Amino acid sequence: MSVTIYDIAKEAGVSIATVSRVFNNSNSVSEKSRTKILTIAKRLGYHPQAMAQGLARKKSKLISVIVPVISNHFFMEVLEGIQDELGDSQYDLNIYNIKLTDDIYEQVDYSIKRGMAEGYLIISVHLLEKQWKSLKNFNVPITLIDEFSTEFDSVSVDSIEGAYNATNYFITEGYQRIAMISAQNRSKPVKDRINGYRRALEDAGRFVQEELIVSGDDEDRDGFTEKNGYQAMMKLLKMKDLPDACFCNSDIQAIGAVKAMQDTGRFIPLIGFDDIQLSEFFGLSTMRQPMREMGTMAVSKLLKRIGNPDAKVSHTVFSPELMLRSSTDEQTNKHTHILEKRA
Amino acid sequence: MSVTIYDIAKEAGVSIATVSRVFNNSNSVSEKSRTKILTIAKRLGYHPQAMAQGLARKKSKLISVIVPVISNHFFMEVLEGIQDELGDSQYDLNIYNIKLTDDIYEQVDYSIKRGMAEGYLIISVHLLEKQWKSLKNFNVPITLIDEFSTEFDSVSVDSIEGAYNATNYFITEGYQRIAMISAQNRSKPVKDRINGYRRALEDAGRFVQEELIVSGDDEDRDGFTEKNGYQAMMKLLKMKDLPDACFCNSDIQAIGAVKAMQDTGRFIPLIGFDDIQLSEFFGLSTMRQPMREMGTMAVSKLLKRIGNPDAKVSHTVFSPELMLRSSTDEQTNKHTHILEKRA
DNA sequence: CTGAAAGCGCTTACAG
DNA sequence: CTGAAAGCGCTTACAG
Repeated sequence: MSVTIYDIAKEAGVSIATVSRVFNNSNSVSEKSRTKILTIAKRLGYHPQAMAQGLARKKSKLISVIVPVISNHFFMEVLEGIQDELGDSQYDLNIYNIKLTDDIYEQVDYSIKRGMAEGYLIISVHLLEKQWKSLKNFNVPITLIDEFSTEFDSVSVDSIEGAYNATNYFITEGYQRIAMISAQNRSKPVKDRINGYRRALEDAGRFVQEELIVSGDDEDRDGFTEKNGYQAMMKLLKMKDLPDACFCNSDIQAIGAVKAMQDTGRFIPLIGFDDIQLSEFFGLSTMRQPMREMGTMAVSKLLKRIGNPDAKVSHTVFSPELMLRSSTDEQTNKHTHILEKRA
Repeated sequence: MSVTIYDIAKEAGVSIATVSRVFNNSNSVSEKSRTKILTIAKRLGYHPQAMAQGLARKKSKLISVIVPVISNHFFMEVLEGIQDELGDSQYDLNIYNIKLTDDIYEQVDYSIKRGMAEGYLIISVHLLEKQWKSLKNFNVPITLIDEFSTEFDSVSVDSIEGAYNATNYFITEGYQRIAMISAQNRSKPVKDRINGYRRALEDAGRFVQEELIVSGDDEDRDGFTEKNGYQAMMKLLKMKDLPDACFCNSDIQAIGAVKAMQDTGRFIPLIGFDDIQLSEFFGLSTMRQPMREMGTMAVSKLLKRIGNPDAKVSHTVFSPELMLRSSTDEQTNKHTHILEKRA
């Protein structure tokens, strides 16, 4: 069927070893043989077969990404960083999409077994520490993104700190009834962000008013949807005692929340979380996660680990940065549309 | 290092052939051997190595996706469909991200050579027909998404028709100065959409006013950005003779265009193209591309082709569907915010 | 600089 | 139901 190293060798009158050497850039090949082989290879349209190479070398030159939700901004931007960093390397990229509904551990386990990758990037998958420990038995390089375990290299953002700082910003600015739009509680980042929100209030000597922590009813994607944010903000805006500021669990929800404010004509200052590409464009204040950088850094950690499996485990925790834009602008909120720039 | 079929065979006191048969669900294995092997395999944590299987079977059980821009809504939603459809099959998914800046053909060619996939899904890559023809020589199943060639199965949307119908809607509604926000001309969908816009006007016996076809200056992603749409709409809104309606090349640009209208306080009815998830939420009227379905259908075509390489080439061209929402709502546009629902 | 040969871990007729 | 053996297409010491 397809041409192999044997065909080239026969045509060139050399052994397959020599042909192989040419394609492995081994320098111990005479210029004469090299050009002859290359010419024939080109004519016959030869290219090495990755699977055979992989088997012989015991290396697949493959990196696998395991992720629960493909169609979301966080993943997209992280993926962009991953691709960027992988660009120059010889590694190909595999994607496994696991379902949040089924048994997550089983799926991760399966993906790793199934995969022939030299390393795995696991994004936004939250397992128990003992589950991570047992994954350790596969003895394969793994880097965690948006998750932490003592067992593996990781790149994440401090959600608690981010939520704390967002809330604290409002406190410092003198806001009194600071609400929070949360999401599905089972999600770890959601838990952390609620946590940070609470602590900020407590540290300021305030009571946490549970009724000010609301989520929409949409449970899709753990509640990280525009719809959920819309619903949540609607609940807040219906309160007799209106909140005067709001920290929102994610930008995508914040976009929904903004729409709710538009639809009702009542605006309160809002800070989101993520800094997806749309946020800057829309003037949404937010706690920035450096998603692209998280992707590139995760790849570089993984590549290092592949090169040196016994290196010390390394964790990078980014501090989310408060990006102040028009959605926290008093003037804007009082007098005009939240999405407009200040005149 | 890792456990192989030999380890299992030795432990179980059988040949490797029998072990292999167990994992291939061959029924010609005694229940006794089967359970024994399975037990040992489980204890040793054995799992077949995909590369070795691939080499022996001459099948990789891999599908590759080749795409220029990962971080965009169209790709995300198509990818979701692809994953969905691939979910039940035994195929894994590989992603190759090619750069729009370099020589595209070379990159596609390289990706296919490099890849060990059994089939390729090529998304939004636009080549000359003769280039597609030469790719045919690889003799590997390929399905095109958002592109057409007589050589390969394809799934696309009729951009010309979509643009025609959007423009025609405005004509029918009595609008006089219908503008179009385009993008980089080198992009095939952009060309097609301009084409459709033109034809609709011509068929209605109108002159095409070239100055009403504008693009923003942002050239990133061929101009498919919020920023580009914003800039383009700004140009339109600065005209002494304001357009009274606008067809926009893509939803992501339309979102930018809407913001431009908000910032200036001048609103004109707008129809986008794509129907990304944000559009419904924002009430943006648009020509809908069924992106998810395009993904699932492309996979099913590819799988069919893998099963039957000589089947007749099949093309599916979806007609974009006009989704009327508030951005084309006269009332909305005249009196209130374009992004708000009609009361 | 080059070749013969073993090996990577599996599958699959073939023969029994 | 099972095993011996050839083969998938390459890499890589080893010896020269």
